[in-house]
Amino acid sequence: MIRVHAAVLSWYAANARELPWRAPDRTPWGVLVSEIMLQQTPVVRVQPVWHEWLRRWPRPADLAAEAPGEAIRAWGRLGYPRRALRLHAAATAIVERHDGAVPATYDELIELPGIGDYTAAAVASFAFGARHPVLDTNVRRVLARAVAGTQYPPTAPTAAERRRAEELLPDEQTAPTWAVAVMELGALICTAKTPRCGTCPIATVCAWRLAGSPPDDGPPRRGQPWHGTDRQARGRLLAVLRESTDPVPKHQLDTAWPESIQRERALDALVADGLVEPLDGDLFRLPTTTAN
DNA sequence: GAAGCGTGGGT
DNA sequence: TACCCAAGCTT
Repeated sequence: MIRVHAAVLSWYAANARELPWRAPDRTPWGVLVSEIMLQQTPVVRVQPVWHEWLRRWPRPADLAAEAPGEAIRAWGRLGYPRRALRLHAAATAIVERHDGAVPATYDELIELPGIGDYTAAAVASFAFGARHPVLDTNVRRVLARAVAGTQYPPTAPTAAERRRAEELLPDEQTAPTWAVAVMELGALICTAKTPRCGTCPIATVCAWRLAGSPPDDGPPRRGQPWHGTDRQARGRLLAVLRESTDPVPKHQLDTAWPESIQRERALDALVADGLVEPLDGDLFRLPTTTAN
């Protein structure tokens, strides 16, 4: 296992992408913002939005002082806009509970809105140097192949995966770099569809590779439908509201989605989620105050 | 534990 | 063209 660590670490040293949230001048807040934005969203799309957010809101208190709707607007088209709302809520919680400083421990981080196991581990590790297993989709895929010998990891993280990640964790000095290096390997080499095994630093010890790269024998992964779904309708409605600084009359929202039943349901859900604020006179806008 | 939640680029 | 899928979280 020592050789595997050395191989991955030296590969990372030579091949790591230069990303702003990895730069020496990064802040814990910048790391936290990047991790939320990167949930289910590719790096190339996150970069420009991250820069704008950090320029505009360099500290948690700066974001907390804004209306939540501004976070949603600045989120742009990253997708899953609830993340913006929760990031705003997290900033508020950081001000209230932690005096405006991003907390350093996993246990404190995971108590913040929108932060689950992965993000808490990632921030603790990358921003504060903690020794903690970081199990994202990249790491899970790399370990599934290299160690378990399967093409894909299970649908949801299992105890066996955690144990594997735990066992591979190097000393505290190296753990954060190891975590980001395995992630990077999964993102650049050990990709989901067509892995670049020809340039993989651990191809010679990869259990899946050594077994002849057998295809996945698990249940087929179900893709999510999109066209005609409530999600698409919500996206259309929110796009109209993001583009307007003034409250939007309902008849204007009506043009965003043709099916009235579904449109009403989607709009109601957006209001219930706190992503949209209804006003008197059939007007709607992004929220100026925290809902609930 | 499964379902719901956005978006757009790659194949 | 239709999928697939990209640093998940919440209910």
